Amino acid sequence: MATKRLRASSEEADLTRADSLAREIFSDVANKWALLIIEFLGEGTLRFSELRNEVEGISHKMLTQNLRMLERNGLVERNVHPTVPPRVEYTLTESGRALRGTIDGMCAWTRQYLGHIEASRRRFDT
Amino acid sequence: MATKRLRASSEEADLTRADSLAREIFSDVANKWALLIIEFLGEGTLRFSELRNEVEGISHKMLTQNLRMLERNGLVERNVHPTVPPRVEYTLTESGRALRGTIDGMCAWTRQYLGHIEASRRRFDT
DNA sequence: CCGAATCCACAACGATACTG
DNA sequence: CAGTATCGTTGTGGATTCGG
Repeated sequence: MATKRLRASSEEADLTRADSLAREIFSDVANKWALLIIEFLGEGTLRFSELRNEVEGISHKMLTQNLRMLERNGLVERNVHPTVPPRVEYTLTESGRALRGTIDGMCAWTRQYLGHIEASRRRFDT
Repeated sequence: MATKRLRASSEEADLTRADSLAREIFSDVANKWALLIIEFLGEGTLRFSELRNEVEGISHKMLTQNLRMLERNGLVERNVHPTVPPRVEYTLTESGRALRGTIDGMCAWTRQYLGHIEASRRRFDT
């Protein structure tokens, strides 16, 4: 099954190790800010301050934190231009672009079911 | 573009309303536990206690909270069997199954880049 | 068995200030 | 401009309990 290595139980030692790593990665990546950053980064290259403006509502701190995490996991590449004032640019790596494909799917899903969801909420909130 | 309604700026009033709703939905759904619940729910039907066992590490409270949220947004259907002891079953709705497709993509991505990520982490942590 | 409510520890987060 | 550090607050989330 597609989700085998995200499931809880497994007999083989190697698989349980892969499982726990997969869960760890999933926990890192599957959060609002990380997904939004990847989405807005898109195909292009953005400076820190540009990202800050694009991803509305994110704080300086959250942006740096998530960028470090994404860099550590090899999803974004960080390029420092040794100018003054400094200029730091971020771009998606190959794996980052690959993940972005699935995030696009989530965005498309959101748009597609916007009406359904709004209606369902109204029904529920009574 | 695919993510138009998740981006920050928009001139049209209707679109900004749709935007903020989309962002709200995205914030609801794009979290670790919600995605894992949807993934494990899969095509089948699971009881509360079964879900609790499947989704390793989730607390009673987080499970109920996320299930309520998903029910409110119309992604899962909640069926209460009036027996004693009570039996409550959860299944994905059509929109839930649709979203699950994209989550499968994320899981596949995790498996595919497991090695890349592990290596990148080691490089970074020095 | 399921769910709601309470309490509270601790992490997340924002604001601020300071460096290169 | 970009990043780190600190601090104070908020709020998430676990443990527990009670009720249906």
